[in-house]
Amino acid sequence: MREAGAGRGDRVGAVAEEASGAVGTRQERKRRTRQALLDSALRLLADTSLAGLSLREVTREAGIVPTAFYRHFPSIGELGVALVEESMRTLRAMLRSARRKPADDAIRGSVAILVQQVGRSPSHFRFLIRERYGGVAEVRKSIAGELRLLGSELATDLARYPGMADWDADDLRMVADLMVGAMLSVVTALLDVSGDPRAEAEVVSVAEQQLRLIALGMAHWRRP
Amino acid sequence: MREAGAGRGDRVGAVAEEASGAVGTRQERKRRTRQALLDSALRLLADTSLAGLSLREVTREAGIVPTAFYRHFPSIGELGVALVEESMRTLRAMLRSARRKPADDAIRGSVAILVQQVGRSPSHFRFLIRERYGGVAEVRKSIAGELRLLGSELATDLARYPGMADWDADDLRMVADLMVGAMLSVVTALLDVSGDPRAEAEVVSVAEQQLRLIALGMAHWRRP
DNA sequence: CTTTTCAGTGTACGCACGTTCACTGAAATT
DNA sequence: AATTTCAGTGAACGTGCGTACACTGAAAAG
Repeated sequence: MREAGAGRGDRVGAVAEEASGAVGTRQERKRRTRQALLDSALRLLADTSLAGLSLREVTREAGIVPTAFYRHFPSIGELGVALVEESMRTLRAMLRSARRKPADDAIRGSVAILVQQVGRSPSHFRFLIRERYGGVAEVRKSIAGELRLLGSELATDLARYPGMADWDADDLRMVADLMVGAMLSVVTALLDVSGDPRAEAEVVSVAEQQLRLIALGMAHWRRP
Repeated sequence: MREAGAGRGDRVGAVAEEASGAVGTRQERKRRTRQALLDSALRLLADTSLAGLSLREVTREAGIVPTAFYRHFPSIGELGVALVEESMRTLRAMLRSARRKPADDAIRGSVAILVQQVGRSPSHFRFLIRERYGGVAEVRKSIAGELRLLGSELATDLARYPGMADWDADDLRMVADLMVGAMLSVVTALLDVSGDPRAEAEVVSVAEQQLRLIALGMAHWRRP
């Protein structure tokens, strides 16, 4: 949703040069500038990593003066942590979406939702994948923590499936982690083929097969 | 192997302050300085990413003057590509090692080899994982290409397994990619728990279960 | 209406960076 | 023995960086 606004112009200063900069209460305007900083950073992060991103670049892109940055974040690293939270909201929305679906074919449905969400906010996914093992320790830590939580959520979701009532917590967690890993692989592949529908269809097909193979393993787990 | 030399001292300039700097033919000394640059970079990359690494830092760590860097690499990015090649040699050595083993329990054996190799040269693995989606485009490209090759190698290896003679190329490739992805997940987990034997044992146990689940899926693939 | 708050401004600073260039001196070539 | 090659040196440059500081002016609080 955010993403759409950010991707539109690409050259636009996000605050100073727009009419919206002059309206609203003080805290509303501050919130908007903060968001402009986040959007600008995300846009620039398509080309480099957080470690290679300068405070001045970000403020330039956002259309404010460098020193004003400190009114919103104490450092680029902290802005990174805020971006993790924002991106994770996108990821959670995805999980919620998958949960809502009744899903006659759960695998096909899940992959479709994944494709849809990655298409909707590619920058968020790219950011998470790039910075997960990136050069900024606090951001790595933040992402690791959030992904651990995501794994737990997925594990409880799995527990509700009909055939899995008798699975113990450790096995659920093990499978959930395998699926999160596979999911991140797919996201990566999707970002790589972005814009090529034929290649995307191939990625989707392979992803579905891989998940189906995992599901097959689950069906025979501890009952030979 | 390389790794051991680099990890030994940690504070040492690798060329200027060592006796070895004064012996050997000209091309031999050049080779040694080049290696010192690679080692120094790898050491510094434990803390940051390639994008956040400066030419001057690397030369300082290696014990040479900044301008001498250009005698060996045109840019930090090119040094990064060289590091990819070096790190990939480690990865390939691992695959070869796994191939040599007769393996009564192939899964347990493979995971053990993985643990061993990651323990032997953690920096190489950390580098590959960090820069795979890092901020330097040429390095990303280089790693992607090498990993694709690795997937092909693994696919041909799989084809030689007894039960898989009738698998077609696409399915082999699909499984191989799934396994490479799982492998990289395990490496990541191993690097995170580095130094804690109890946590490492847990990672190994989960990894073995995950691979076993995949194997179970393979056993029932297209024969219900 | 007066005072306070505070997001954003503009200048100025010291510093580390990448890169240039002319150089040195020992190894390699002749 | 004379000449050429070339890895490594050292000074110098312009640039972009993070951050400090005093400021402005409109919104919020009194």
